[in-house]
Amino acid sequence: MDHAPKPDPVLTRLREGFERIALVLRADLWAAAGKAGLNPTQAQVLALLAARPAGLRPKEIAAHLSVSAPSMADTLAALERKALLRRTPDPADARAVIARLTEEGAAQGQALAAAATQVTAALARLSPGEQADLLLAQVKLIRTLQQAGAIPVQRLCVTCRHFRPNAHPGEAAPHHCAFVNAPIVDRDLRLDCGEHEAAAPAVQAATWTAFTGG
Amino acid sequence: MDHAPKPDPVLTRLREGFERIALVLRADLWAAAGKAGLNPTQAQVLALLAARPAGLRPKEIAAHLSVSAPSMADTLAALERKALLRRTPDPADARAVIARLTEEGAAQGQALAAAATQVTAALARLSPGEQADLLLAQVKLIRTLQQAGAIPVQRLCVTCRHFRPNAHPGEAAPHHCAFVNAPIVDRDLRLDCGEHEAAAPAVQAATWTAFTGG
DNA sequence: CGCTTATTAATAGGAGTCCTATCTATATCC
DNA sequence: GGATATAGATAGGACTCCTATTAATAAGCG
Repeated sequence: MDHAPKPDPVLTRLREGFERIALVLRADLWAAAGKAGLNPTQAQVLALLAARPAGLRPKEIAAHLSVSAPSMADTLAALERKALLRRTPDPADARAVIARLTEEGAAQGQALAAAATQVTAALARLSPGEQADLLLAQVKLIRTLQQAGAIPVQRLCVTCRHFRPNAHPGEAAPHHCAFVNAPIVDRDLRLDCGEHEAAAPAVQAATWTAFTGG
Repeated sequence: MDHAPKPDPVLTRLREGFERIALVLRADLWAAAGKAGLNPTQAQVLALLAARPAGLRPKEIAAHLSVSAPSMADTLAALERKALLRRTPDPADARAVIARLTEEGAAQGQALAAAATQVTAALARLSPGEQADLLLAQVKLIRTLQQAGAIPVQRLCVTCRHFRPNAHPGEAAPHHCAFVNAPIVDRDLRLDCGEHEAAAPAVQAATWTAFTGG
């Protein structure tokens, strides 16, 4: 009847933990969106596009948020009615459009992305060391998910051509970002950096080895 | 215009990481639910109740899943139509009902709760030590969220009267569960134990001190 | 160049979640 | 006994979200 292989119970418990936290994120999202007169999906689009001033194609937005393209078309139309977003033709491809936030939409999106929530309050109770370890675990998970094709390509430090892992071995801030030309600590690692430029695959592999092996 | 205090950027990044992973969980849920002919909310109810043979009240289920009671009534009605769930009057309170899974519903719920997903696959790539640290961080976060009232009371080892933190100091499995009368490791900590019995508040506080201080 | 195939986005139609507001029945407290 | 609170269900409506289809453009190939 059931032929799917069951994973190690520890993995199931860890997924369970993520699910619990995801439910709080969802409640937080409803609260924050409701305060702004939006619904959750609209708020997610605003928060996503607030970090992408150049805009994104509808299909890409749908992929980032794990919904179908028609569903996203619904949401984009709603945001356009509220004058928070504009869809313009893509000059590089006459089939495509580019969705960008208006000034008002960008302001709301930034507020939503940076707002304090129940989850950030709980995270604040962890020690700095625990926070750094948690961020590191997230980077590893997200990179794995990205490699598996479960999520679109993310703008992680560890896949960026400006990132120099363990450039300052033994020091408190061992890594280095060549773009801002400054050393960085684990807790500074970005999950969605605006200045990200993907490194070549071979470079990414080497970066990862230096990062994790250090 | 915006008076809400902004949290430390690290906390925002950590929340961002949880959000990314939550999107994958959502995609996993759609996939698993679709395979079973259900939709995501129905699947979540099945997975929740599969661990609660005694059943739960509709209001409690709604609280666990962060939706309103009327929404849950919709979903419970749908599951009842599919003969996966039964609602019976609560003998202890004539206003209340108890929702329990049928045999078929319990089988599907257990399969959903234990199934391998993209997230469990990614988690499997972490080292055992990283997995244990991550589980520990989740326990701390969930306990904090529970104390803040953001989520209903969870059946965590660290709030159970059978749990003896650091009963075997210095050993590989330092903790002990008096119910099964066996030592346990960090990675064995439960987030939703069927045998959980809440300890008195003062005992919980002492347990937590011994657990984290050890 | 002209034809086929792929890709991007929007639309149509429908199922179902999810909300607020309201209603009934029962419990609890004074 | 009567006021208040609580559990659940219902009504009505907005909106997400899906699959399937259509329109327009791009890209590959003889």
